[in-house]
Amino acid sequence: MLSSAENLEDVRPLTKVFRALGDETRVRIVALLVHGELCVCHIESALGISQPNCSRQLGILKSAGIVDSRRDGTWVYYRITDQEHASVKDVLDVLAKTFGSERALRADHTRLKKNCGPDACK
Amino acid sequence: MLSSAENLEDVRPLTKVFRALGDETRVRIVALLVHGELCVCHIESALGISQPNCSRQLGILKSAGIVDSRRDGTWVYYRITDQEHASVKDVLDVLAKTFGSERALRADHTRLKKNCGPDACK
DNA sequence: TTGCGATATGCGAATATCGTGATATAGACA
DNA sequence: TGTCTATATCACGATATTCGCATATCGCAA
Repeated sequence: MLSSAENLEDVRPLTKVFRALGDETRVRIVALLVHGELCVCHIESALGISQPNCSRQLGILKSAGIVDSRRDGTWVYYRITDQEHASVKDVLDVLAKTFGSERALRADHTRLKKNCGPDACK
Repeated sequence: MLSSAENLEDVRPLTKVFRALGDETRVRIVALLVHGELCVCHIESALGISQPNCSRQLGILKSAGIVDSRRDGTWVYYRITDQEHASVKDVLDVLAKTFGSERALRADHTRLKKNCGPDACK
């Protein structure tokens, strides 16, 4: 684009996050992760999406720096990353505030609860 | 998508805004508008983009509900819209906070000041 | 080693988005 | 009316996203 490098420095971190969040599925994933880490199979069944699709959306969120993952045996758990960039942190805080109550996205939460008892994935 | 209508209601307003902000040019426009309304020709020259492109990006921001416009004679002035949706308002507040200082995006501001004296467009 | 379950990735088709050049519209003014 | 300026939109090619299916990888256990 035509913007100077100086401008890009200011704008890119936010743009990158906004682009990653510009998708309903990915916002729903983040909304679930606001309540704590989850493994892929749970996200997949809570959202009712295919495994490859779920994995791909998580990959996009991860390469945008929004989530991070840890492996525990066969399972991979995703969580929201602690942000160093102030504005990006503020944006994710908005999501935490918005989706902190389970009244939001109740259908996803219901499926999550139904499919994942305590110590599922163990 | 597979998400229920209930979920869409929660997620769509934010997704729509994120998608519109997932572009460097559009974030730069919003960053300028944080300081007050501007007419198209000023945005165009501050960002160094073509007129059709500028108009198009403004149209996208407008249809996402992020900006609004008023016509004054031949000129059209854009400003950031007051948000009724709480989460969307919070996201735009982050942008206002981030770009409220002109130290950010200095190159754009410099071009804006150079090209637009007081009462330009009059 | 083999086999299995969980997750990731490669590929392809449909769709969406981007920016440019040409053109259309709207308002001011003669 | 006609012309000029500012803005919007159309048409197009180029590029990027999206999602499904198939396949690859990783870790565990036998």
